[in-house]
Amino acid sequence: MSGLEPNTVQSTGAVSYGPAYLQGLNAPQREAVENLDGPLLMLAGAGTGKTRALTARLAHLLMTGRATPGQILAVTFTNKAAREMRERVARLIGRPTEGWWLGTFHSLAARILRTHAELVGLKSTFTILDSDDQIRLIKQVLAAMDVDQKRWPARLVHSVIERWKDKGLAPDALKPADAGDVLGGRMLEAYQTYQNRLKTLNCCDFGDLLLHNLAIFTKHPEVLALYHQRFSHLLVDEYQDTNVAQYLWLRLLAQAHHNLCCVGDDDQSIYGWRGAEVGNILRFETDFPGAKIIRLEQNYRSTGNILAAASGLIAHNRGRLGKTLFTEADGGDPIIVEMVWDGEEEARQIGDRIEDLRRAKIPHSEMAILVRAGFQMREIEDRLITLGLPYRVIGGPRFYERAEIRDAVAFLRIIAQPADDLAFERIINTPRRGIGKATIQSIHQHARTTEIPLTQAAEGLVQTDELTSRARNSLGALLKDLTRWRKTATEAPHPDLAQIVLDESGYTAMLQADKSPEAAGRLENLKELVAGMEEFESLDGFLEHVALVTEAESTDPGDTVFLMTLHAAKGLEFDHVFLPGWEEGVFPNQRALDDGGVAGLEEERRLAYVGLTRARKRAYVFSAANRRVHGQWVNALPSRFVDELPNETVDAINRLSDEAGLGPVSGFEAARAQFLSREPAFAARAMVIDGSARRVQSRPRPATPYVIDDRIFHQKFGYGTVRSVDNDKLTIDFDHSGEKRVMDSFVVAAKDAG
DNA sequence: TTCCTGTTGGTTTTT
DNA sequence: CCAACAGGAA
Repeated sequence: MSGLEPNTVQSTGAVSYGPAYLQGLNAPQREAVENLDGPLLMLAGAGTGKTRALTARLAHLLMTGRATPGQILAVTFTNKAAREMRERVARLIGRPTEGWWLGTFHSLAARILRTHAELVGLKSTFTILDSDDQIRLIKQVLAAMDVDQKRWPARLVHSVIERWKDKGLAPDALKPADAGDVLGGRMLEAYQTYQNRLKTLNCCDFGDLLLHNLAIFTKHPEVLALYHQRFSHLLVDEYQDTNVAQYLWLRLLAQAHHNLCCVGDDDQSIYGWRGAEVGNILRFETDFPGAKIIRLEQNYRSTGNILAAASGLIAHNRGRLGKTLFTEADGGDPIIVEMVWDGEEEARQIGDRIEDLRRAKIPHSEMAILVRAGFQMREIEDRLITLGLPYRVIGGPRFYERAEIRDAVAFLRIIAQPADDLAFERIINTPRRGIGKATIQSIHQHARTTEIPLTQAAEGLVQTDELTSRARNSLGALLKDLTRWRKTATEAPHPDLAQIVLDESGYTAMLQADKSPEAAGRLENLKELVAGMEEFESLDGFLEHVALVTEAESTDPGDTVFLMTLHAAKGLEFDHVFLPGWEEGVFPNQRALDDGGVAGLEEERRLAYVGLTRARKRAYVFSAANRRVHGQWVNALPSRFVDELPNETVDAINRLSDEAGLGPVSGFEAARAQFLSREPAFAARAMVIDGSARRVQSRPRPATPYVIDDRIFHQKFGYGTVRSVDNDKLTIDFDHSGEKRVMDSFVVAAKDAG
């Protein structure tokens, strides 16, 4: 796991007097730590010891008695970041901090909202819906509005609502025209209806947590005053990722004392597409008059070359505050830019380099492959598997998003909150109890006309002859179960309750009867869930955790290479970083350019900057000349970001010359010249944003050399006979594993395989 | 209600 | 090309 540990070693201009938490800080870091009053923006470049300064600042606040833990409000974006901050501060001051309000925007807002829920028409027991529930609710809203959901999918409507909420806009702040033609002009109506539904269900979505806070703070100054009194110092991490709602929230909370310290890096703002406003950080000085800006520019992570490359690249962005990173470390090795024929060769080269590094005794966990998008992973994974290299993908499916966990949680939710319709719907026929669409429809109809929750509607219906006797019986049984479980909930500890519910509902039995390979794992997950509940004081506490914390605590899989997206890599660092897919269209991503314009391009560039600055020792950039996109071969051009790396920081290898028999060419100029001579489009490429015309359909690959009845050998499946040929895909009858479709590139003629 | 087939679209993701 | 989903048939 060493690759995931932030750096802790500092040296230059360090203080060597005073309390332990000030030891080793450089001048600007110390300044950031000691300026406790007034608005402060800590502009912390990649690898400049931001976390260190931040935790030291907190320690300083506490140790000097300037604030008690209870007077500090510290906000992060992820639970992981919050946890890490808590641990680090505890370590620094030598004891755990009690009463400290530290958490994500959402968890803190939820905490505040629970105390004042009635002010916005909610009960303090409100449920926080995950995005799955949100979408399902929106589907219902759209259905009720008679919307063609093919034309206007719920996902789209959901994202419009989400963006509005990111901007702090409640329905009453909008005009119908604000959504353009989405939903044929009825978007605001949908938003309105959705909000009403949430309120009736006593539910909140993530955006509501902030939005309701804003409403409470602005409409009830006495409540805001309460928090002004409570908190004397505010601290925000990753400020460049805040959206407007979060910004407004902070501003309201800070307006009494102005002790707001924001930490961030405008060059690492990569979440614009989900509502983050780089503008928040760019405008800090104007937003908070008298603000002090402190730049952390000494980098303790990377070599001089990596820093120079990253700085040269990011200098192409216009909208930035500007920082000049420097290091006292050596220049180090150049960035390798490798031009390869296609994605397959790219994967092969990455694999080979990893093996070389391994031979040089570099731990796998010091190597990371950072891709722009998930689709790039498959090819690389295939190669790593073939080579038997251990790897782990970061950012896969999450624990609480697995179906069985969501089912179990739905049972608990409906027990804790009978009005939770979405939970009820989820479990009404799970496990199968013969309650079909028609039955659910009638319950819905009854609930809607009488404006009561689904469970209550169901209670009513089972006492009539509206339903078929079969449906009536099983629904009745379910309702009885629920009533009984609610009683159990008041008597038994909540982990026991969960076990009882899973067993009595037949859910455990259902999985036990399931012979599919995943079933065992699901039972295992449920066991983990029940065991994990011990840690919570109450069922409600547990449910809050589930709603706001989505990560899975996995056991340490040992020394493996990391494979993840560039987004997932933010905040991490590795000795060796592989950056595949630096091609126009892939990276910068075509869609980001198409619907993001200049801002989109700049965000892509920041992503490239984030990628490069993850590397401590070496970075390896790859650019393939051909890539398969949506099953079609396209002729790819090297990313403009390759050009933007200062020549003197780069060593280019052009493997495309291999086919011409020239051998790999080293040296950037040579490689570039060679590339230019064979690919005129590369030279003609202008610095335009819209690159849509740049993608040309490539000639098809040379036909496969294999014909029917050829004997071949395949890495994974062994020997076999070609049965049919379809372009580059072969159907092979393998001697030991039967008929399979494989790519021709994965097989060799049997005689060659020895 | 499940299973199969045709259609469609395909960046990034936390809470 | 392939995965996810919707809609129809059994």
